[in-house]
Amino acid sequence: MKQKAITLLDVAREAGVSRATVARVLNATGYVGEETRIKVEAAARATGYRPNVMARSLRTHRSFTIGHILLEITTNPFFAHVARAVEGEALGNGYKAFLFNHHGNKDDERFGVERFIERQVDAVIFTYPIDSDSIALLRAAEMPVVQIERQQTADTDAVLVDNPLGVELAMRHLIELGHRRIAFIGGDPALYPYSGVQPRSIEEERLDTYVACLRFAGISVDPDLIRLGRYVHIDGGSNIEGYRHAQALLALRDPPTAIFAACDILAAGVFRAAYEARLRIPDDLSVVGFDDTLGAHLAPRLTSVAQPMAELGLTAFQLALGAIENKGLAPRVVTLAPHLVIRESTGPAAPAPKARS
Amino acid sequence: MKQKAITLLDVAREAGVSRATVARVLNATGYVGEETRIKVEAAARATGYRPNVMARSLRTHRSFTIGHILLEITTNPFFAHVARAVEGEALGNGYKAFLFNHHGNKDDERFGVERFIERQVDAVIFTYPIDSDSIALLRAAEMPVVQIERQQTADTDAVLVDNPLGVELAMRHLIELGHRRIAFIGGDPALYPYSGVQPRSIEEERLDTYVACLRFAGISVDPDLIRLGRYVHIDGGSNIEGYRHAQALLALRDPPTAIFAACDILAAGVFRAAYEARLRIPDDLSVVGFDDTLGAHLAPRLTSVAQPMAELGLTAFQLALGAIENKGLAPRVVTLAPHLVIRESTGPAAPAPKARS
DNA sequence: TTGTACGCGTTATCAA
DNA sequence: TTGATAACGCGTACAA
Repeated sequence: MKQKAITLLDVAREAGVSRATVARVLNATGYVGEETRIKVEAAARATGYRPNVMARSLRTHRSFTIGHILLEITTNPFFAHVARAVEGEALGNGYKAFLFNHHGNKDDERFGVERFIERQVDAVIFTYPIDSDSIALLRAAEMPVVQIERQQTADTDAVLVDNPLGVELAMRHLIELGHRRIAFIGGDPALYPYSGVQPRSIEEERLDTYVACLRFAGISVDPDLIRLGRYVHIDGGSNIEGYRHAQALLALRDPPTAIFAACDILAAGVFRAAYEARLRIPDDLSVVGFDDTLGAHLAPRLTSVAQPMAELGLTAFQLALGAIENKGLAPRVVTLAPHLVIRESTGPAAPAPKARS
Repeated sequence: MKQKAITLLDVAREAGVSRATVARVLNATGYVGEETRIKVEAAARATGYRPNVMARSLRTHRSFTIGHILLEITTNPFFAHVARAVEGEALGNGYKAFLFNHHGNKDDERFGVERFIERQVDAVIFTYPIDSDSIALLRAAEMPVVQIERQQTADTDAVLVDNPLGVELAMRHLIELGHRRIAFIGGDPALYPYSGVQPRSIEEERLDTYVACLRFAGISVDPDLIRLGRYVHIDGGSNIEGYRHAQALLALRDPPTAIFAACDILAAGVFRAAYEARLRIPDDLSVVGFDDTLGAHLAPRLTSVAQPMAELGLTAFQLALGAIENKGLAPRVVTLAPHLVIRESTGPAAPAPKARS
């Protein structure tokens, strides 16, 4: 029953040539006579030959496989989108991708990297890396590495996002709508990895730009309107991080008329707090998110800074491929621009700041 | 620089034995003397030996890799959760999983299956299969197959969900809350694959059970309250399927006081329609979802029938592993039970059926 | 232009 | 209990 796999030898016999010739034809390498080429190709098709990737990899030391290690594909759709893009681009280039979720744990990240090395992947993409030691492990094995979104070490390729631009787009939008009490809910710099490779961490970039935008518009910065914590905190089937921050903000004596949440998942929490406070969005409160991952599902649909998730993944794979085919290149850093998707969660500032419908 | 990989031979030299003995120790196969075993283990640790999986696979015809082909990881978190569970269970058993998204396209599914065969995966898990030809391809190669959620052919293992139970839990909950005008938004049987292996398709099971529950409660079935279509339809950054159905339902002369959506993504659309109609959930309208994927993010949090996503993935891998290690077993079908997660989107039926706040 | 022959790192079969 | 040695299927240097 088990049809013995067809090998080069079978094709060679069918075509009446040697295995080496078949290999040359199929890999388009070396000189091959025109008619034998045609003969071999026909034989390959007739026999239904499929190259044995294991044997090939054993011989060539290339697995045509890459490893993609990411934070956690289930909790933030951002990762699913990036992973999807990496997979798509890999597939188009004859590669397959292994996925691994480190869920923010250094030891797990290390474990995943070791599995990748063991599997002899040709390169590893991180979305995003948390421990530079894991990268060092890869570098020691001369394995190309690409870091997405965050840069943990300076010695590998990286694809980053222009965070200041993203924040600026959001803030400009809100300010143009007449908002002056704009709150910021974002990541606490103390909770997220920062390596010193970039001048500032992503969290600092976002926060600083928020402050800068306010200053530029001549709006004073109110520390009460700044709330920092985790981006994602789901507990007991409840998205609580943005929710609690928003509750606190809305309970302020002088509550904000707009909230900029540095992650769509935080924004969803804000929506929930607003709903419970019986505030209408955007009439009583405007909300802008970041990532554009949940925008389509929320009520009303969320205005959000869209990260170029597909481009992030695609570019990362291209960089990885370049590094695989041409080792020893100097590290390249690509920065991509986000853009603002305006939907229904933002509107003119309510005339009365104390918004109660 | 490139430290040449350490092979069995290196370990053998270090330990002063032959390669065969090292292999026997490391694989715990065959008789090995106690002291040589210790000696070899020390040598393996000292040299930092890592087995070459390519060579091993070439020899054993096992790749310790499985393929997981699913609908689309980016559009429905359900798939991300199942994939995560498969990955976790695989990892615990020395396996890695390849992912592939067929996004509902037969040709793509076929393409993915071919990539898996090419990569010599040891088994393939489908979440969910759409074309029985793809499965046949795998069966011809004697490759174990596990189908999750939907069963396209009867000749492989499968892990299914008790859909009637899920619907019953939701309907009982709503009926106990006093609802009598309960709408159903679900998948159109004509739009989803059905093979005839099961007595009814998932879509029919859900719809039939909805009808049966109403009848059982002595509530007449109103065709106007039944809306069928796709589960997920995101267009132009907008989740429109549940939204449009809900708009139509709420515009009815005698609108429903509760809506049961056979997918959380549909429920999110319902929320949006309700929001625009200025209806409060659950005061004016109760909503129950299915899958429990978006529940934590919506405002208010969604009551939903939770699919056992982790168990689905875990069980599927276990079945696959069993089939790998013991080929030729009779197909096994496991059915798992969903459960109801009650949150804040359901409440007592509004006394006035014409709900306008 | 084509064929021969070796090696990639394992596992498995024999003898010893 | 251990050690040679032959595969596994492929790519490639070298010879023809």
